[in-house]
Amino acid sequence: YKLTPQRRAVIRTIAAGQDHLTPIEIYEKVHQDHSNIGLVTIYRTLELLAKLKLICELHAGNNCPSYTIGAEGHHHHLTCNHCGKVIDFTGYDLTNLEQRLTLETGFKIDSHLLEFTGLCQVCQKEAT
Amino acid sequence: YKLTPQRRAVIRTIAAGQDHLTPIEIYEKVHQDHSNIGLVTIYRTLELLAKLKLICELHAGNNCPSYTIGAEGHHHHLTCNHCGKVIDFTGYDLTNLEQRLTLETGFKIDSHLLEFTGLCQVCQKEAT
DNA sequence: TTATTAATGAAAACAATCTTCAACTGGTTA
DNA sequence: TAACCAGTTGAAGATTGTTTTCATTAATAA
Repeated sequence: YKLTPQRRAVIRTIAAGQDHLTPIEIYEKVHQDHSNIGLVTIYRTLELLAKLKLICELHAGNNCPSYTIGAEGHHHHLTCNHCGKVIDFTGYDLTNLEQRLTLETGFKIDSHLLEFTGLCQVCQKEAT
Repeated sequence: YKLTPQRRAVIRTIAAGQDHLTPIEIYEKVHQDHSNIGLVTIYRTLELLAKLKLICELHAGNNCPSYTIGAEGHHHHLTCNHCGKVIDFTGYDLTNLEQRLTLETGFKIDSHLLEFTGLCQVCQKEAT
């Protein structure tokens, strides 16, 4: 794969903030600097980057799907409902549960989705 | 809230199978018996039923969002990528993790999403 | 009966995503 | 150098998914 200016811009935009962005939001941000980028390129690039695990797809909360920069290794996410801040966390292992489910159901499990949502400290204070 | 024929039909349709259905799929099924139901009613009903926890929204896998009938109490889901079958499971408690995250991040956590996907037994056999 | 409210369906508006295709890019080869 | 080629892009339009608007209907209460 080539690291084209467009792809670089998409990665930079997603990596720039600590939050998660919808495809449209990404398009709008990238468009500020690359005024001739097409929305199609955004979708294609997101698909590619997600496949390469450079970015992560988020499903919980309102803006589904949205994307955040991918941390190294396997991890899960905690996002703020209000400002959209995303925190990665690791050290939580689901293989025991996965084994239990495999035994109980006979499923061949190939992936899972674990996300938390809530209010971050800053937004909690603002709410008062 | 009133239990109108339309709402009853939507619930029945979702409850009838063991799988999960997208709004469009639900519309098509309900439409067979209630040929004059509007797609709008489907969306409104799904929103209402989800709020009342009578149905559950699924996010993992391809068809996002899709809906399945809501089991009693708090539970999570395991779905088959191939036939769409959904299995509810309980007895997995995330409050420890939730407390850890609250301490570490200061978030006030209000919900989570935990889903597994894979291949059910039947679809595994078919694949061979 | 009348007044009131909730729910519905149709159409249109809106938004998100995908397909198609011609043009362009950078690198390779003759 | 020129011709070539796979990968990438942007524009337009098609398709799909979701929401809004509004007039009509059904149910309920006074």
